[in-house]
Amino acid sequence: MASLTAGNRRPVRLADIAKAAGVSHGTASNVFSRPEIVREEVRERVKAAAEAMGYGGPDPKGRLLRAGKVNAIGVATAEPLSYFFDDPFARVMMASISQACDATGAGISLVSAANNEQLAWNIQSALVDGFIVFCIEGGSRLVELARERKLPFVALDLDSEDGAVAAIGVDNIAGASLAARHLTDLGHRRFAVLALPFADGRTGLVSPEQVRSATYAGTRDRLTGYLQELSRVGIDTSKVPVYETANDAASTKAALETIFAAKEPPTAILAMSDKIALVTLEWLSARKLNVPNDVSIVGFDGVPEAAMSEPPLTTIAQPIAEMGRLAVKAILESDGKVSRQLLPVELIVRASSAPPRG
Amino acid sequence: MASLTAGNRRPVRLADIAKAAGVSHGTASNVFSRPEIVREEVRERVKAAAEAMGYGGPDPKGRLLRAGKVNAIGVATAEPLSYFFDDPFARVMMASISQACDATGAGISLVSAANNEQLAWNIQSALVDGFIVFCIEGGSRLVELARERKLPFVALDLDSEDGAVAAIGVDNIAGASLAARHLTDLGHRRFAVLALPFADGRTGLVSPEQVRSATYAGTRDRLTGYLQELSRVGIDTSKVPVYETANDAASTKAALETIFAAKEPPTAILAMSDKIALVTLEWLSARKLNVPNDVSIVGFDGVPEAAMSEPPLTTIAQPIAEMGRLAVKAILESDGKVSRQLLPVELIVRASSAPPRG
DNA sequence: AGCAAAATTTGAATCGATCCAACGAAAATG
DNA sequence: CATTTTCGTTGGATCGATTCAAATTTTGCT
Repeated sequence: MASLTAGNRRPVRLADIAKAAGVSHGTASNVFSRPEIVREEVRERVKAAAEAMGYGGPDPKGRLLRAGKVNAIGVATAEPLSYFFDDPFARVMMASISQACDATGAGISLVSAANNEQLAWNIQSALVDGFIVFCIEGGSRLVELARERKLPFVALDLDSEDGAVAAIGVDNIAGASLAARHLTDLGHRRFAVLALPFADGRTGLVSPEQVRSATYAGTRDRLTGYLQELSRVGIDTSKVPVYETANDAASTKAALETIFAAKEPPTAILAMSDKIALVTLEWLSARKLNVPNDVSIVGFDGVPEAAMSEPPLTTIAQPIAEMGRLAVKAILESDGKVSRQLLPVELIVRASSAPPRG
Repeated sequence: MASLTAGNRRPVRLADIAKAAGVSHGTASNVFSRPEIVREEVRERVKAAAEAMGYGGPDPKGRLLRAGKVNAIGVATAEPLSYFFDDPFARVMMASISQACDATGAGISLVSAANNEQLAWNIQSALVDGFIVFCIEGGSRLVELARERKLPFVALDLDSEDGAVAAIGVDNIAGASLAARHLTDLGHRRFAVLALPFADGRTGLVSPEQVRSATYAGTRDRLTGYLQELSRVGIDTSKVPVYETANDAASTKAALETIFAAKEPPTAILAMSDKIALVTLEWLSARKLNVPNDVSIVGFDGVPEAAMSEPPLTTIAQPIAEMGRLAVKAILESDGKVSRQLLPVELIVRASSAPPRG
């Protein structure tokens, strides 16, 4: 391992090769950053010195301080890092964010952490020009941390009503209404709701009080949209089971066990995410319940997987690609203003919904 | 927009609040990095000043230079950034990389670029402690750039035989043999190979010369493995069509059109990636050709999607999770040594392979 | 050769923090 | 009361580069 040219471990600095080549560090710097302004003979000499000493090029750490811009945007979530690659919604969103970044040459830093303490540190020390915050669980804390950095940032799919944070989201109430309306129009009257979390670390049937004190406004809004439509057609919404899941397979299955243990199980299920809906599809199929004949389901999100399930899922599609693009734009062209954008959603009717039996 | 406290745009620095609070910058720094060593009264005063001046906490750009470590690893590819979220293989690999990073608290920076020039710049200026390089197309150039940074780096699934670069890969020859052996054991004798790229930007039937001069050793090795086994059972391998694809739907379909236009189409297809194999499954199904009765297929990679296709895909599974873990470990615990690890693969028999008709 | 203009090179200042040796003050000890 | 400890604070040095005004060398022209 011992190199012949360098005695110790200390990495080679620009100043070292400047000295070796007998030029000032200013010139040495120019050789790398604006080679055209230095005389060829000198340029070659410096490059040769760099080569000989094993110099890896100007260290971006040094450059960064002077330049000020990192040229990367941070994408933050309170979930584990693998969320970005595992979750279908996140994946589509990230794909569109990364396309927008590619187009402008910006890089992406993934910021996340298992525990809260680490998260704070990670956000505080992330080398980025701005943050896009995925507001899932722990969203409010995340938003607060990001805001403390005083960098441009935008919350995606925001669960906070705080008008002071920039956010890009969809009209949850309208979307949920649309989903419910689709099912009531088909004639359904017995419903169950598979909800996203209302608050952290809890699952199970939720009471109206719990809904009222929900941490996550997005979840509450979707529920509001659902129930609004259901009561419009005369359904007693206090009788509609609302089961809070953690947006994962385990809690969704637990929810389904409970819901289908009832004497009069629902003929229609409103799922607040496609992920929940897809797990439900699987569970029902294992139970030999036919979708859409025995049970209809409408999801929420519009992830690609929803189009390829068996049967294909009726869902409320968010303009995910558009949201990603807008988020990147908001960071890169940040003018210090906070703006909140509410995008429209779209009902996509596929084969998971049909009129109820009989 | 105009703030009452700050006249101009210039961001607040630690030195500013130190002055405002009437302490030295050293003390001000301590308030944030080691608050326990500064007297409470002073600490509060400094914090108050920070709050009042809208200070966002110590700028990591400054800290970084002193600290030296970024605490993030870069993952680089020559594909567009969205590759990380779109490609099934990359996704699984990234999920395992991110789990390993999470465990150690390291962040992830995604490095990539549309064009070659930008790529060089992005790699040179990436703020990372090391690189994991995805060697797909343009792998060798990428490896060279990464190596120039003189940072720890490891190539994944390396397509280079250069013993001087650290790499983690699988035994391509053995894996390919395994795939071919499975099909010959079932009795197949008419084969076609759907290959990954041998060189950049080319698709189509390949000649033996083109194989010999392949840029990508990984592709060549897989082919070697296939043909080795085929000739073992007496097949004239010069007659086996080898079609080079770009590992995408378009070129794969073009390949299939060509291959199935032959008088005696193959009864078995060896696909060098699950992605290719899955596209093939779709194409065959659209052509009303039954898998595995009309045609058998064996993929390569072992992505999750392969287990859920119709029919489920027989494939050669790489230990993707293990590879990701090892790669992260190699970066974080880099000792300057270059090591090359060849991991074993495993044949997973599912429903896409069966004995040929008749 | 003589002089102005153009091309290069220099070296100090800067980016925003952290670290640490040295110092002063207050508290503890003999 | 003198002396040691302990505690908190200070300010200079440092991390590794870029930038720019000023100094210097070259080149161009007569």
